[in-house]
Amino acid sequence: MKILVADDDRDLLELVAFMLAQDGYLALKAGDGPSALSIFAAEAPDLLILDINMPGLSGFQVCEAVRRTSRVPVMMLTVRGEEEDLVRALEIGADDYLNKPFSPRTLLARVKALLRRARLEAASPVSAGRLKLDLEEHTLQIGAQPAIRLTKLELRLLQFLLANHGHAVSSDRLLTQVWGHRGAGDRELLKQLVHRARQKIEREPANPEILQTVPGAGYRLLVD
Amino acid sequence: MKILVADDDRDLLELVAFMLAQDGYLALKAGDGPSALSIFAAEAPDLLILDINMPGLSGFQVCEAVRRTSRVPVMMLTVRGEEEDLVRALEIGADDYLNKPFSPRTLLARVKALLRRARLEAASPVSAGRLKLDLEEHTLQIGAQPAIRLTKLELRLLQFLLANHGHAVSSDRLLTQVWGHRGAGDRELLKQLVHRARQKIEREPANPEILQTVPGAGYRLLVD
DNA sequence: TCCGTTTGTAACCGGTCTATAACTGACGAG
DNA sequence: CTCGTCAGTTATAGACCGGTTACAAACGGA
Repeated sequence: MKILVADDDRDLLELVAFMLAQDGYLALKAGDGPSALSIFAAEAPDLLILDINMPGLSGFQVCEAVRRTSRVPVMMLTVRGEEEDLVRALEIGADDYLNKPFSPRTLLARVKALLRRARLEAASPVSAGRLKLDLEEHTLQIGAQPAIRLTKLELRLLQFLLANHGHAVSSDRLLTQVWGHRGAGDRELLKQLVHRARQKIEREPANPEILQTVPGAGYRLLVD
Repeated sequence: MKILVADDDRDLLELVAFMLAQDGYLALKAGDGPSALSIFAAEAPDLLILDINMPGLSGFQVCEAVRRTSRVPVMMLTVRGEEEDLVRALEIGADDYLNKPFSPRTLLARVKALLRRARLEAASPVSAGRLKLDLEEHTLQIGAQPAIRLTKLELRLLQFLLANHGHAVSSDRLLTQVWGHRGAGDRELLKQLVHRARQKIEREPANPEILQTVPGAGYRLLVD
């Protein structure tokens, strides 16, 4: 489980990361809002712990930005006594908050509870048009045909394309979404992945009806 | 939706009940622990809001008593600053907590979230389809066959899979559920456990009908 | 304590999945 | 026309996954 912690207080950041690591989580550290966002995009962590008071981008702003693309659970760190902060945090889509200072046990208990809750709410099939993606089963169903088993990467690719179905998605975005940033030369990987996906899902892989290429722009998923 | 509120602070009790009623809920009021329990038994409310500090039976004790028979969502009201209370509340099975004093908006937001969550979390039965798990006897019965004795770990594995029967459950979830967080390399353990469980419960362990693997996704229990 | 059971660890195997490279044809710019 | 780029295809090696076997360590009740 990857957890991203963002706090401008270096000491607290290290402390929280250490506690999480102790409990078996992989902690990613960000010292400010912008790096939190870039790490989020690159690593796709399972949970975010955001300090509200950060220079530049506040925790609120980071949370809002994240919420535009993701339902990942977010815990906000607030200074004791700021009731309005709490309410605002919950309203912009944070899932929990914690008053500073807090005990390690408390933090870990809340993290665990959040992850548990998130799991329950996630993982139901996503569908658009005649395509139905089952994230739990790793399958894709097209119309009434039997479900097709997908690998981890194929699933991630189609999940993202499905979320943007009808619109072309650039190779770069797909790369960061599926692999989470790597060397820029990894176009090859995407080419491969698309090819294999087409072999599985297209009636006629040579001229695809679903996973189409938009020359120069990237790929697009057509759902009907 | 029936919501039971228990608090010995008469004013707060009335206030909370009023806020809930305003939002369309049917609020049941209890002034102490014992009456909370009796109302709970009589009315079977959909959610409990329990103050921790009550004379006689504390909110903790009420929660524990309720948890012996029910998985109804419980929200605890704590006094700000009692971090240890929060942890204990979560540990004995409370689902959420709220620091006093709290704003009406906060309370209602949390209540709504809890009810939503509870709806998703279908009650986990000990039996489903032709499978019947006896948690006291540590046995599994399949159809009319004689009961099979299970070890502690096998029981935990099957209990969790049974609660999610028909759905694939990821290896990570199973690991944390059965062993409760450890090093990430413990795939081996799960592999072993599944193998042993299959030896016991499957007619033909090599191609399992009940405890199936969903490649890349985890395992799934089929009950019919 | 001892013995049988349960649990953890390691090694091996076959199959699938992923990364990487090389080759092909299409297309547009110069 | 030729070159370079882009996308598709083919091929292959290595990583990873899940099943299996074997054995050691830990546990638990007589």
